Amino acid sequence: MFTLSEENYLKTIYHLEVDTDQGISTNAIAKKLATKASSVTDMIKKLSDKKVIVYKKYKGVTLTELGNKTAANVVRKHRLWEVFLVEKLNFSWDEVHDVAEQLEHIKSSKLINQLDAFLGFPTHDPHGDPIPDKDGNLKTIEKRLLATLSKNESGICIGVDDSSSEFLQFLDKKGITLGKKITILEKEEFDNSLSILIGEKKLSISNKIANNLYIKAHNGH
Amino acid sequence: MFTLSEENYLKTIYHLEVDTDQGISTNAIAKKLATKASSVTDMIKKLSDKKVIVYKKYKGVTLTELGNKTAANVVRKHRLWEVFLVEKLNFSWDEVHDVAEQLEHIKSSKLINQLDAFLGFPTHDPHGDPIPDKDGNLKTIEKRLLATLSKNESGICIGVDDSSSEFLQFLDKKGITLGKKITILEKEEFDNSLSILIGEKKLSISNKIANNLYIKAHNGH
DNA sequence: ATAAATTTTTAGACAAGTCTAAAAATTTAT
DNA sequence: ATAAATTTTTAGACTTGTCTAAAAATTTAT
Ligand SMILES: [Mn+2]
Ligand SMILES: [Mn+2]
Ligand SMILES: [Mn+2]
Ligand SMILES: [Mn+2]
Repeated sequence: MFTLSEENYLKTIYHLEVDTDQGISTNAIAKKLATKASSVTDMIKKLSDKKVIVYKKYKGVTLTELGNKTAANVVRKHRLWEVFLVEKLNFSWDEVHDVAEQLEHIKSSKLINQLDAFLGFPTHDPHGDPIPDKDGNLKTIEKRLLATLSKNESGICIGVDDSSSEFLQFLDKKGITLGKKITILEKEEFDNSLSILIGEKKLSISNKIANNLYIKAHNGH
Repeated sequence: MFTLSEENYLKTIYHLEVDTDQGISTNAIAKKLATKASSVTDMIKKLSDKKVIVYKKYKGVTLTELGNKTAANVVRKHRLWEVFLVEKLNFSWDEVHDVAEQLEHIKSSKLINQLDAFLGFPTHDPHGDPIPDKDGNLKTIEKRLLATLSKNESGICIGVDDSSSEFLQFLDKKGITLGKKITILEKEEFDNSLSILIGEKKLSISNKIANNLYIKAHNGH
C-alpha cells in the first residue's frame, strides 16, 4: 500500500509523463508539487525501493508498470469523484477539484467500482479528461487546441487544458461549456485572437483562451 | 482545523461521554483507540490547547461546546456516508464502517450538506444510530434493549449496540433486520435466552444477542 | 496510616515527511 | 578545456504522532 504522499508523487509523475518521453526531473516534480527538490530526492528513494519508479541519476524518473497502474488508479478515483460531485451533488465544474484531491485517497476497491457503476461508467470527467479503467488504460481521443483551428473550421468543445477555477468561471461567464459547437469566424494576425461562433452567439476570445480549450475535430460544412 | 488524528480522539471522547457523566480517563481513551496511555497524554495537551476539551488532572477529560460540535460533525459525516454506501452503492450494513472511517475525515461543508440533501436528509444510519444535524444536535429516541422486554411485549427492531461485522452478519443469517416487529414469546430463566416471533418466524436467541438489539417500544396488543 | 495496586506522566526514541543551507555532480557557455 | 550556471544530493533540523520503559501521582486495600 501507498501513503497519501506517495500517491501524490506518483500522480504528479504520471501527469508529467504525458507531455514528454524523457525522464521526469527532480526539479519538475518539486515545482508541480510545490515542494523542495531535497524532499523529492528523499521520496524518489522510497518510491524506487517500492519498485514503482526507476531512477537514472541526473536523467529523471520513469514510472514502472506497477507505478503507472497505481498512479492511474488514483487519477481514476479523482475523476470519478469529480463526476459524482457534479452529476449527483450539484457542484459546478470549478468547485470539484479540491474535494476530489481528498477523495482520491480513499482506499476501497469496492467503493470505487460501485461508484463507477452508480455513475453509469462515465468515460470522461467534468473537464473532459478521460477516466482510466480498472487496469489503468484510457482511450485517447483525437483532440486539438482551439488555437490550432483555421478560419471556417468548426468542432465540438470537449475539454480544457487549464482547469483552474478562475479559467472555468471565465468560460461559464462567456457561455462556453463542453459539448457546444464552435466555429472560427476570423483569426486576427497581430494578437492571434479569434472571433468565434458558439451556439447562436458570436464571441471574441484571446489566444490564451484558445490555447486552453480542446476541440474534437468535426467535419463542419 | 483539526488533523485526522485529532478528529479521531474527539470522536472517541464523544462516544465515551454518552455512557457516563464522569470525565473520560486517559486509559479509557487509550483502550478505545487501541493506542498507549502516553500517546493519549500527549494528545490531551494538544486538544486542551485548542480549547476542545477540558482536562482535570486524574479526573479525565470533557468536551467543550466547540469540542462537542466538532466531534458531532465527524460522527455526522461518518453516518451520512454509511447511508450513502448502503442506499446508493449497494454495500451491506456490515461492510460500511471501515470505508466510513476514512470518508468521515474529508473536509468540505458543501460536500456533506449536499450529500445530506441527496440522501433525503436521513435521520438514522444503517445501524439505527441517529445522525447529528449541522449544529451537532441529535434527537434521541426512546429505545430499549431487547433483553429488557417482558414476555408478550413487542416492539420494532430499530438498532444495534454492537455493530461489528460478525454480529451484523449473524443477524442477517437469522433474518433480523431493522424495521421488523419482534414479540417475546418466552423468556428462559436459567440462561436468559429468548424465544421470539420475528415477522412470521419463531426464533430462539441468546441473552448476548438480546443485549445488543435495540427495540422501539410499541404498544403491542 | 501505611502499603499495594492502579493510573498517569515524563523521558527518550523512532518513522514519515518536510525544510534550509551547503556541498557535489552535471550540463552549458565561453 | 575551463569556467559558470544549473541540477541534485547530503547533512542536519523540525513537526506530528507514535512507542517503551521508568518515574510519579493517585486511589484502593489492609
Ligand atoms: Mn491528492
Ligand atoms: Mn478533472
Ligand atoms: Mn476516523
Ligand atoms: Mn453506523
